[in-house]
Amino acid sequence: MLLGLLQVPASGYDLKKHFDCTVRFFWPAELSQVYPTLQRMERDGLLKSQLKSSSKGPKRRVYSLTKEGRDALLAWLRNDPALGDQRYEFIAQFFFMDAADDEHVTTRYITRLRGELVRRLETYEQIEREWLGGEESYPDPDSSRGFHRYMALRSGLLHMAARIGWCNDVLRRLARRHKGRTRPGKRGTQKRIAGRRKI
Amino acid sequence: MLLGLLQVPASGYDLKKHFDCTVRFFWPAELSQVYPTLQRMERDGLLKSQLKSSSKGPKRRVYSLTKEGRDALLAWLRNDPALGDQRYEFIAQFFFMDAADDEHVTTRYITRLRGELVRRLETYEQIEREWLGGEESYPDPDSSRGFHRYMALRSGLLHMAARIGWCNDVLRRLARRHKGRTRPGKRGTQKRIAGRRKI
DNA sequence: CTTACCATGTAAACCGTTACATGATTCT
DNA sequence: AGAATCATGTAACGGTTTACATGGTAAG
Repeated sequence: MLLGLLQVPASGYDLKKHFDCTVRFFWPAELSQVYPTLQRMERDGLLKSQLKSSSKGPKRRVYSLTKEGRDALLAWLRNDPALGDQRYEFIAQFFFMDAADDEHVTTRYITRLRGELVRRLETYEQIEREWLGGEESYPDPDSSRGFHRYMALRSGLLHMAARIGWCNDVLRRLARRHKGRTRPGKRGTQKRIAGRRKI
Repeated sequence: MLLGLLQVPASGYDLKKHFDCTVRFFWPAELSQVYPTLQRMERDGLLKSQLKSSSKGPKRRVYSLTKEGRDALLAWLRNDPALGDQRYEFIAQFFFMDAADDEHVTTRYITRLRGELVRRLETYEQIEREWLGGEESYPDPDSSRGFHRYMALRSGLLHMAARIGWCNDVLRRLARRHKGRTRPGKRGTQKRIAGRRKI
């Protein structure tokens, strides 16, 4: 991430700010990780730094890419997509939730989850509105840079929308299950074949 | 994860196998992590263990939940959904890909990404077919246990479908951009207002 | 006899978080 | 005078991966 952001020279502090308005949506990082990583990358020859006195506050150590750093970035970009091993704790909680033995726990869980996902979706939609509204500070979606960044935003939007759709599906099925048990109609009295009902 | 799986007593080796056919889709783990974690949890009073000689191979250390372990599991399930800080390296690669300055890199990247996502989607669809086909070894989706597990699978399915949809959108837009540049028609000659085109 | 599977671990390295530490400048 | 922001870091802890280490049993 740092190599990617350092196409313009910047200090650790700068980089953290850039992180927080762009990259953090798919890769958060703390200052306490940024500084040592910059030091290590300089040691490894991917970066070089210069001390510059700033207009306000103490001196800034401004990093920029070396040839090796730029090569490392390009190599990473040409790698296979790094899908890796994602960990979704919220799915795990849901997966084991039958142990709580209470449908209300599940309903409350999914409702809260959906609330948080909707909040995130709205954040993304707000950014998209500003972007397409032509705000300065966002790169033109017609440029190569703007296209890649804008589509990254779109990926977040579609991801949230899909997760919210799943929440709605879960809630729908929970309601149907509930109805089936409390007011048994045709559905509730269906025969099961070998203890298992086909959907 | 281990607490969730240990609703039935099991050894580390067993747990790893259960991981690999269920939990790993949203939380992978290695044996070298399972064993020390079980030891730590026993030290912390969440688990108790018994040495049992097995029919084949060496003795097995079989773990089961203590009261505290079960309470810890239930507390986790009643927590807020743990959305946490996801890291999506493949989005990061895409985000910075303008640095490669070559649209073919992007096209190839998204094509490969979509291939891998489709492979995963097909895995999930295969599992769903077996499940709904009434295979033994899958819990009844009408039971509480089966419902939670089946919907966890559905979340993976919808997730993959959404990601694939995004890939298709990216490819569509790349093709349109390409056409706009190589055979400029009405689209390609559109005037830009202040260097920025509204979509 | 060799391969695969059963079964349990340890060690080293890296990644990431939280908390701690320091000190200057600018704004209210 | 106090709060926010600029600016740079260290330390301790826990999670995760890769590689290493060991040895028994069963099937081809």
